[in-house]
Order: sequence, then structure tokens, then C-alpha cells
Amino acid sequence: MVYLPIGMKLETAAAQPGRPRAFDPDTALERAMHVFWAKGYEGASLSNLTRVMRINRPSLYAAFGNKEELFRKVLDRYVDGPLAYFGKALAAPKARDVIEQIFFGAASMAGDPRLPAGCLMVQGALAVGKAAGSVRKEAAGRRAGSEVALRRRLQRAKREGDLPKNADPTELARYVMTVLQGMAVQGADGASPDQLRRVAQVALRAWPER
Amino acid sequence: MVYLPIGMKLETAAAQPGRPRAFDPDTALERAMHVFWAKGYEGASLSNLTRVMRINRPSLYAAFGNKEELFRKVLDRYVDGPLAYFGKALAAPKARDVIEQIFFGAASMAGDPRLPAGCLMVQGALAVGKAAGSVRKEAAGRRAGSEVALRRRLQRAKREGDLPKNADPTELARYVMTVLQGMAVQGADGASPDQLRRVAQVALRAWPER
DNA sequence: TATGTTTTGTATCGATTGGTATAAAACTCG
DNA sequence: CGAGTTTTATACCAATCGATACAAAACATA
Repeated sequence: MVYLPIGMKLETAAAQPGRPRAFDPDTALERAMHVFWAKGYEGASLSNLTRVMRINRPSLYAAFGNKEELFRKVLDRYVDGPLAYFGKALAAPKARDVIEQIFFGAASMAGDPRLPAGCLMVQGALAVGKAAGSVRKEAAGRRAGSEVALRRRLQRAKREGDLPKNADPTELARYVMTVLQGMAVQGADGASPDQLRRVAQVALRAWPER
Repeated sequence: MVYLPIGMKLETAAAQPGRPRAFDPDTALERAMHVFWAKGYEGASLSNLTRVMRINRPSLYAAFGNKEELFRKVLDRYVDGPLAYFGKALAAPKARDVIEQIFFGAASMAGDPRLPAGCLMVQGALAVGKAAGSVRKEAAGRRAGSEVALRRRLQRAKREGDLPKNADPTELARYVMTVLQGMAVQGADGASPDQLRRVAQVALRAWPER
């Protein structure tokens, strides 16, 4: 059992020996996210990464493992950061609201000038060489995971009478993910939030009413 | 003016001097397409390409220029080959048929075991490093070109009374392209033709009736 | 101040990248 | 057969890739 001084954060509690870090790992990770987001896993070289992260190569390897582990940690940060709207949307009371929040959340993300265009989980490692195969599968697995989460939410909605009896949560979830991933491609090509919102409006016409 | 022997093809007419090619450029291009399609522009190395194309490096450069030009020629071949259904669909008499043929054409392409998963124009160069920036723009420009062609087709449909007066061809074309590109991501993740067809069925519910 | 520990910066590692120089091989034409 | 032309195969180029070895620097503790 470890007793901490009251009011002291757990991270800073253990003042370990040795030379202290000259950089904030969280800030460095944020910067790495931008590089992978804009250039993809293979397009982001270690020289790119270290320059933007403002750390040298050994510091990167000591703090994040290697390029692949860094990418995985960047993916974690991405889903907890820019993609947080997705998880929040799942908590909306009605299925229709869930879908609207997902679509419009994706559209408005394209309007943030601080963020690269498109979606990291889509363009980060969609088609890659043999060496990056596991990274591709990692990203694909996360896309599939999002679809599963949405499907379960829609299954719940159906149980709650929030969807018609003939509605298929599996098909609907896949449709929503398809539109979302298409919006990611459009966003990567420079589509504006307004354009994406109009796409979302059209896509919502396919939603089963009442 | 050049007079050709009757019944002789123009390509084989000029029997030029020098050592003849030991490979068929068309076959080699087809093989290169598969490599770029499966691995993306950056993930496809020249070693990959020459091995699959079954030619050596100088032959590749003599016949196709360099990696970037080879990719452009592969894109040409892609639109004239696997993506030919898109152009044919535009010739359908009614707008609704155009969209159905596009969607179901994309779905059935995913069922061809001879072809890599997904869509070359989407995953070939979606997010890449600085050196491949022009290749990314090339692919993006072709995606935009497809959308323009579809928009014009829908504008014609509206003039012909084939779409409601309040329908917006620009929005509809963008919506269709978005769904199509989303289907490409789903296809890259291993979605079956049946699954994609069901997605298309849902997507078609957004289409303006009458 | 001395010791132990961790991070930092530099300088590099072998492997691979896209791209070529060079000469032998294989054809046409004279 | 010999000259001219083009393609082939091998070997190689500089540059960059991801990843490390090593020693100086900066801290805590004794």
C-alpha cells in the first residue's frame, strides 16, 4: 500500500531518480497524431515525427517503444480526443439522435482548422505494405469495433421500441459506418463542414421513421 | 502518309529494329495495378512491383517512366477496367437506375476473388508523405472527376423531369460518392458483396422518389 | 561531494528506398 | 556476316528508412 500526500497527483508523486524529461509525453503524442493523421503510417517517417514532436530519436523510442507502438498510442489518443463525439453520441436517448450526432459530429470536425483533414482511423493505414500489415489490421479492428458499438446501441434501441420492428440494427449500423467512412474520404479531399452536413442530411433520409 | 498491309494491326505494323520486348506491357501493367491496389502507392516498393510484374527494374523505367508515371498509367487502366461499370452506369436511362448500377456494381466488384479488396482510387494514395503529394492529388482529382460526371448526369436527369424539382443534383452526387467511398473502406475491411448490397439498399432509401 | 540512475544529443548501424550505368543479348536492315 | 538499335540482366548509386550504441548531462540520494 502506498500513501500519497494529500492533494498530490499520482503521476508526480513518485519523484524518481535520474535526469528528468525535457518534454511532455502528452504534447509529443498530440504532435505525433497530427503527423500520422496527415501523412498516414507509412508516409510519416521517424525524421518527420521527431522534428514535429520536438524530441530526438532515442527519446521517442524510450518513451513510446517504436513506430508501431507510437501509432497505437496515437490511435488511443485519437479515439479519446477528436473522436470522442462518437462515444458521446451513443449515449443519446433516441437512436435517431445518436445517428444525427455521429454524422454532424464528423461534419463539424472537418471545420476545425487545427486538425488535419479526414479521419486518422480511415486514412492512417488503409492500404499498406507488408511490414505495416499489423498496423493496418489494428486500424481495421478499431473501425470494426466502432461498428459493433453502434450496432449494440441500435439493438438496444429496437428493444426499447425506438426503431421499427422490421428494422435491422446490423444493416443500419453498417450503413451509418459506411456513410461516416465516406465522409472521411470526402473530408480528406477538402470537403467543408457545410458540404458534409448536407451529405448527412441526405443520408438521414434513409433512416427508418418511427 | 503511311500505308499499312491490309489486315495488319497498326501496333504490329511497324516492325522496329532492336531487341524485342520479352514481356507484354499490358500484362505487366495489370500486375502493377494489383500491387498498388493491395498496398497503396507508398506501400508498393519497386522490388514488389518488378517481382510481381516479372520484369526487371530498367525494363520498368524504359516502359513506364518511373514509379509515379507507372501509378498514373495504372489509374488509367483501373478506370477503364474494374471501374468501367461506373461509366456504363451513367448511360442508364433513368437516374435511379444510374445510382443502382453504381452501387451494385461496386458491391459485386468486391466479390471478384481475382481483385484486391477495396478501391484503388480510394486507398491508393489517400494520406501519403510529402514526396507522394502529387500522387495523392492525382487520385483526389480523379475522385472529384467522378463526382462531376455523376453530378452532370443528375443535372440532366432533373432537366428531363427524372428527378423532383426540389432535388439538388450537387448534393445527391456528393451523397452517392460518399456512400461509394464508404463502401470502398468497408470492402477494404473485407465486407462481402451481400453485405455491401444491403448497405446499398439502405442508402437507396435516401433517394428522392418520383 | 560521490554514486547511481535516467535522459539527452550525436553519430551511427544495416537494410531498403527509388533510380541508373554498363555491357551482353537479340532483333532488323544492308 | 556486319552495323545499328533496342531490351535485357547485373551491379550499383546516393538517400533515406527504422532503430541503437555511446557518452555527456542532469537529476535524487547518500
